[in-house]
Amino acid sequence: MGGVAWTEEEDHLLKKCIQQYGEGKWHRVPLLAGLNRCRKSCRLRWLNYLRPNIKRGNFAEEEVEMIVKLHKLLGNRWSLIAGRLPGRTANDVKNYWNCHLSKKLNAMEGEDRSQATKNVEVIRPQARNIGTSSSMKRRRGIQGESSSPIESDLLAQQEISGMSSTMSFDADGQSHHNMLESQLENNIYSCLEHQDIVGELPMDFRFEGGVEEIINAGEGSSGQWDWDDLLLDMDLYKDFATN
DNA sequence: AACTTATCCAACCGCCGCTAC
DNA sequence: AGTAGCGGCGGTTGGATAAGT
Repeated sequence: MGGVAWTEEEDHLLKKCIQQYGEGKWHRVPLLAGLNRCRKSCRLRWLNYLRPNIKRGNFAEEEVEMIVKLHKLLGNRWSLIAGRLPGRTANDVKNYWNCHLSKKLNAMEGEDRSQATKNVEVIRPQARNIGTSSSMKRRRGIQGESSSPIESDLLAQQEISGMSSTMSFDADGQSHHNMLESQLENNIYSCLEHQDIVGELPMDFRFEGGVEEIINAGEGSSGQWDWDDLLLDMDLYKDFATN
């Protein structure tokens, strides 16, 4: 393996420790469990292997389709992709992509490219280009370097990120709810119009948890909601609705 | 059967943002 | 403001195994 393989005994100790003390506080886990492993190894072993309800074995056809769609939307953000696939870990998804899908898709893209001389490709804006200031920063140097966005797309990113980074929620009570909700919807739709997404969106679209959840989430310390999730939900909804 | 090459995937590494001090 | 420590993430490594010659 890439490092020293875990023994059954180590697995048992780690499981026992997590059951007793719960997840989190990984820096204490090696000591509490009596393991000669670093905090990161413990966390990874738990998340990728020992955690309950982890699905093992081959990926189903629907899962593969989902991965391809999500990867189009999110790029190499494996934890977000895995979050939409119950029982699958980010590492599983990443490995599957690297071993199976990337080659397959590259081959397909190669075929497409040979026909592309006649067809003008319409580049649909990607949800991953929009985010809160924090999530934009988090992705710095990850997605941006691996892809080669066209110039106009970059300009659109700058516009949108400016808008979304100023969009924060400071709801301090029910009295603000309606105002915030309509303001939120306006902001969402005006942002999405920039990305040419909303025009195709069915009127009955609802993302997970509804607008209420976004406003509640905004009451936390950061006061900002993750745009990626919203846009991903919208894109997925639209994608599945049209297929 | 013996050897080489390709593939898979668990584990590690380095970086990042956040938080507390 | 600076810094140390933390959790979390994506990229990479390398040993095990399968497939090919």
